Amino acid sequence: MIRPRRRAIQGATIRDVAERAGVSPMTVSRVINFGDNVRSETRELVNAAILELNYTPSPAARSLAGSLPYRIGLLYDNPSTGYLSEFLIGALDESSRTGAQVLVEKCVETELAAATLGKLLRAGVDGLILPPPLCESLEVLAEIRRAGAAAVSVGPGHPSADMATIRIDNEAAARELTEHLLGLGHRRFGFIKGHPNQTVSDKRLSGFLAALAEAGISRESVRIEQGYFTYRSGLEAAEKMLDDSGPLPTAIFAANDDMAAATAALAHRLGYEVPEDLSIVGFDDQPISVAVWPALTTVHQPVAAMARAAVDLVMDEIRRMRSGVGTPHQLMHPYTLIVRESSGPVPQPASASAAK
Amino acid sequence: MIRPRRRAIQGATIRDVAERAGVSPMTVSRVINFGDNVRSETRELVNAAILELNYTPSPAARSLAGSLPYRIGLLYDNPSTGYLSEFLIGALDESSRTGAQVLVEKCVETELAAATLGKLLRAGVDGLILPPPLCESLEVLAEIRRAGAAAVSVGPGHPSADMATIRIDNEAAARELTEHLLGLGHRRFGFIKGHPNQTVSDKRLSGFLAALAEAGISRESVRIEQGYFTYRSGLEAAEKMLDDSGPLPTAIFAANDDMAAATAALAHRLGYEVPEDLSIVGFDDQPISVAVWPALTTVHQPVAAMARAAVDLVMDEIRRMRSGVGTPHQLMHPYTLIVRESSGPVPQPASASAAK
DNA sequence: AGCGAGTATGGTAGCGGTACCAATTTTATC
DNA sequence: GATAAAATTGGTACCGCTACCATACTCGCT
Repeated sequence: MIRPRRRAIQGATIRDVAERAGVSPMTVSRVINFGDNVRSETRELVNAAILELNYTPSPAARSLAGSLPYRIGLLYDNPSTGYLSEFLIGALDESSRTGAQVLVEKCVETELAAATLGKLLRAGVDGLILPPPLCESLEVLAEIRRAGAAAVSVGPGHPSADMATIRIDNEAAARELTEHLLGLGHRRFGFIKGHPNQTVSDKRLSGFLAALAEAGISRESVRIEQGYFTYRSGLEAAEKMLDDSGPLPTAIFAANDDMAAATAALAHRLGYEVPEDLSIVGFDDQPISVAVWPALTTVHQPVAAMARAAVDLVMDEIRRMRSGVGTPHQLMHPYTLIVRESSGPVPQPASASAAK
Repeated sequence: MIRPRRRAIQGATIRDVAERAGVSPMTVSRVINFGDNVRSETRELVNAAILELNYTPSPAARSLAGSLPYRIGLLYDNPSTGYLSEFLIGALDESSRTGAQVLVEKCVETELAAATLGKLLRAGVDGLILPPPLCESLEVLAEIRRAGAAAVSVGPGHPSADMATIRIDNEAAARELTEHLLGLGHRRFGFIKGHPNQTVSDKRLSGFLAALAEAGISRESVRIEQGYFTYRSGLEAAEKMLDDSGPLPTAIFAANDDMAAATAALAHRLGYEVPEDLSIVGFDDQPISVAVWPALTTVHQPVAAMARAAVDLVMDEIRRMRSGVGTPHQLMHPYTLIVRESSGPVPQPASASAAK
């Protein structure tokens, strides 16, 4: 006796498509997953059927039937506010498309790395995604290597020989942002460095210095302060930079938006107008950059797209590590310069330059 | 001919557990999903086996085999920075536990509500989760009702007759926070209201006023300004409140942390010390409340727990709507008062009160 | 004791895909 | 043009779990 299908509501299945195209389900499956060994006429027939029936493969069935890995651990520590949510959205979006299951776990950097990792591995994760700052935590990386897990590092400063990475060209971005300030006439700069443990800090600084060198500005005339990517650290660095009696910079480049926002807050408190008296630029295009006033000129990173790519890449990595051939991919994503209100022309030389 | 299992690496299956416990897979399945009609001895036998084998049911297989709803749409618009990431983490965590699939989709509030919703429904979502501010968008709610979809509203100001809600007692929380300020000796207050479209704004104000009324402080002596939950709007409201020539408040209650942070920034700019000259409190315990200096006294919402609950609740709702019996649940979560550095004792009456 | 009703379990057939191998067709080679 | 090799395609058996029905057993009741 034939029972009716349990779930009539559900969309078309692979068998519906196969019937419509006059082929077997297997052929449809082949077309969906990298259509190898399928004649192009057949492929088009199948594609047409897919389109007509508005067919979407079921992620559940896919991961169940296939031996393809489907559990991915996403470790996070404490990326700047807002970064994580965009990252999660991108990762989720892609994982629901491909049928991978993402397990999100907080990992406080130092001691607990091993424990957290162990927990995930026991839960059956096949690969890991590491957004900053974990992508550069030596403890975490060592632990992953020890466990022999596949991993993708998102947002490090430079490529890695034994791990897949996804990043932007921080150096070029910093250079471009600096050139924007130079184009506005600025010649006296301040720079607030990022956390010394994160290699992007160096990249942003070196891109900044490279642009200055090209413009013939010596490093000595630049005031550089150490920051740690937090609002608080930005405040302290800005205090040192602005309370000084020496000639004040006309533009400050903070290595991220949080510190740029703090700098702007302090500048206001000291009675400077931004950008009339002082231009301030940040980096990352975090939500805070439009929350504060004036909105920050900054560099946008396609965080969601990078997270999406990370999901795909970690799958590749798992396959790669199992087969044991090939080298980890190093992906570079494009950045965008975002000019908002916090940067403007250099102040007219009524006081400083006139005195010269 | 017997072929070996394809995936030997994978953990224990339901059959392994069944064998270990000496029962059939079906019985194990019943134990996992609300063990109805299972003798308690058997149940314990099965539970022991589950523990020993460290068994976790496969979400993929579950959603594939069962007709239980497994696709949940999570619509978001633009909740305050940081809220979303905590919300997503909670929702994800729970969904990976229960095997539900969460589709996250951005929904710009007004016109596109219908389109976004249609897209999700076509993708086969069975229920929706609505974090603020969408939980109170009339367009979105109307559209959901029209489509007859199950939905859970997280973070509205009050319960709803025809929709499940998860919230905290905003009024009681605001009252408690105000009592904290009263306890520090404050008697002259400012209040920055939240967005008029969100009912939590009213609740927070009325809780505040209730506490003042109890303390015998008349509403007339309170300076109230309109805000819209954004940093920018907080700045403008604070400007009106602090630029005035009248007697300044000694404590300002902003209806969320963003506006409290803006108020603190402006206070600094005007030369006031926080909390020595002016106490400022916020609401929500967003990341910004510890990013700024001084860290904000505020009310913590268990956002992740609420999101977790939302995933479970939306499943219940789907079942409820299909069966057509019962009324939507109204869940209340506990809040926590977080006292940090932005609130302190009322300034000593050297100037203001001495003159009186 | 006999019988229907209720409770506790087991058996079977899928859910929607993919792995694996067999069957078929095409192409290359002598 | 015959035969081997390669490229396409189809068939079958599952992946891990649950819906549905069948069975066995426990009671309470006339």
